[in-house]
Amino acid sequence: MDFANRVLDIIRAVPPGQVVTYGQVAALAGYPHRARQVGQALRNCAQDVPWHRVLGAGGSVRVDPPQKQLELLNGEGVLTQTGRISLKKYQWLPGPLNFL
DNA sequence: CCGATGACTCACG
DNA sequence: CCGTGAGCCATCG
Repeated sequence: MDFANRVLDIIRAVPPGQVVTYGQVAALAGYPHRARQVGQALRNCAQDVPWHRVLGAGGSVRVDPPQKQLELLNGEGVLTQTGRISLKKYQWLPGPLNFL
């Protein structure tokens, strides 16, 4: 399993109404320095991966234009006030039993 | 091999 | 809050 696929699997595990950051996903995949590669993996992701739940550090949307992603998030109950999203409220904290 | 690029991040002014 | 610059690293021409 290469880095890209591990990233996609992790993102597939993010529940609706919650979000993760590029850096966080990279770290969970085992490569803390590869937030950029997470972005690249999402560039050609399959349709079953909830790419909209992935945000930049601090809860910012890095996709341009951002409106599509913001809509999807809103549809899941993630409020997007001032273009920023509160990681405090919505960031996904992986439980101990997720991956082995 | 080299240089440019980019859905990143952090530190500084 | 915004711009800059520096690390970072796979991918592409």
